[in-house]
Amino acid sequence: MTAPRVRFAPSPTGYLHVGGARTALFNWLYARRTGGVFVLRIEDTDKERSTDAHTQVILDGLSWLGITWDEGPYFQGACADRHRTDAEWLLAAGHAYKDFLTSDELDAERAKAKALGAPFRYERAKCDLPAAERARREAAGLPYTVRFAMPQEEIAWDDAVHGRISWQGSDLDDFIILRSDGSAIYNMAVVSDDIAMRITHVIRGDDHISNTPKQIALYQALGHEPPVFAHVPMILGTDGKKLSKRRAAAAVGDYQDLGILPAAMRNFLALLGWSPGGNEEIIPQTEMIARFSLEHIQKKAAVFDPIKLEWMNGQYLSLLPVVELLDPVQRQLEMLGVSTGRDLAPLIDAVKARSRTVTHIAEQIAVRLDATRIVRDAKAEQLIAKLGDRFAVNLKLAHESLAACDAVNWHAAFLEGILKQLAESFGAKLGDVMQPIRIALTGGTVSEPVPELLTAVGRDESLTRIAGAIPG
RNA sequence: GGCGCUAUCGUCUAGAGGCCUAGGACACAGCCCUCUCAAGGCUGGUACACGGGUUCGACUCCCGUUAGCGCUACCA
Repeated sequence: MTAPRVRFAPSPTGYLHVGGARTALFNWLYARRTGGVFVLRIEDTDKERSTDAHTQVILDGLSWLGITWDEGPYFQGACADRHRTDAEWLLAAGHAYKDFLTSDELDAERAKAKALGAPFRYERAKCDLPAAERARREAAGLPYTVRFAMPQEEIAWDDAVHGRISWQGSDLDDFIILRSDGSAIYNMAVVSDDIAMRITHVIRGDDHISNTPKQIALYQALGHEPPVFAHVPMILGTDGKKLSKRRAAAAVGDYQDLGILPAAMRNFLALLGWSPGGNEEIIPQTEMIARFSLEHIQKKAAVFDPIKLEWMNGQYLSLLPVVELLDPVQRQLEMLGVSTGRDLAPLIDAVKARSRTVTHIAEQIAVRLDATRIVRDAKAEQLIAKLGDRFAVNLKLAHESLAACDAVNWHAAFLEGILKQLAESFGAKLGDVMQPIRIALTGGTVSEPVPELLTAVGRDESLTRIAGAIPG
């Protein structure tokens, strides 16, 4: 048996949708698992909507996810001649025929059927022109489309995820394969390309299930064995509807901007509709490849849960060494407009345990670097009210003790000693000493342990912030 | 309307006739840890859409119902 050849074939008509990304991931995983070849083909035949910029976004998105292609990108538009040649071969072989009906006439037929409440289907016997008129149009050199003569028999296949799926050819139209301008229609182009690229496994979204019998019929007419088909389920939004840009981030690039790590995104996407069979959630890439199989792909559509993605990202974040976060955090800080002159490593180290995304890390660092970003939150106000006079008193005492600490001793272990001693010396609860400092330094009630926070912000800046926070 | 696909906790899923009084994860609640939060540990609630078969036995097989989705273009 020769190595499988799979392909991902997006249309460059927009951003890289997470559903498309997952389809690409499954293809890639399958190729890597089986030692096969992953082909990237850009289906840019819709000239109206396809752009180079969109193509680039798709390429960037795949690269970001670590999905690498072995061949391509091929452009479907460049293969137009072959598509036409294949369609014309079908015509010559009697598997297709010319249809001289104009699109206006076709529309009229459709409208008529609709008025009668009957479903419209193109049937050659009923729709074709009378022989004389047909001959006249042909002789006059009028434009025509080429329709595929759908065989009136059962068309079935064993889908790798759904099992056997069967259609009756009689339920299918004689669909157009060549437009009147001579260009091929989607189903024709896909089959022509998949044959030319010797694709053995077509792994794609299950919205293509109903295209499959048409394509199989085309393979058979063309004298080629159809590939294995694997139709993977759709990805839905939290509302159970199709994931749309309006409701949630639907593009891979959005998650990149949100500070999601590619490894986390890949892991999350892989588990949306596929499962290795056990209880694991965090699955390293090598293991993912080793365990991937088409049989374990879910038949049912899956809801994309951004909360779980964030959780997973947090898991990856905690495993990631600080050095690897330097660049991503730097980029996010630049996007936030924070100028960074100092080593970010200790700052990242201080906040990353409490962060689920790179963006969240950057936001916290921004506050530690730039006092103007401090915002008193509701929890802080509540706590201040609850502490009453003690807020100002404890802050003042803390300021005195901390000011006595010189720069050389300004590190977490020493500062912790100072603060614990302070609390003990006048019988205050440790929290009543710590929390006011935390509020003074960040505006909030949540952060890394206060001694570490003081270190992250630095001695002089910390003292300034504490002094500034003392009421009165 | 026609044809097709699907149906386990709120969500992602495990489950290939007895291992299931249905397991894990996210989320949620409580407890522990603790200056706060996160992480971690422990505990808890919540699911086999419905109805018929088949079988000694059905979450698992078959049929029907219902619901959701897809396609039904000279779009891809």
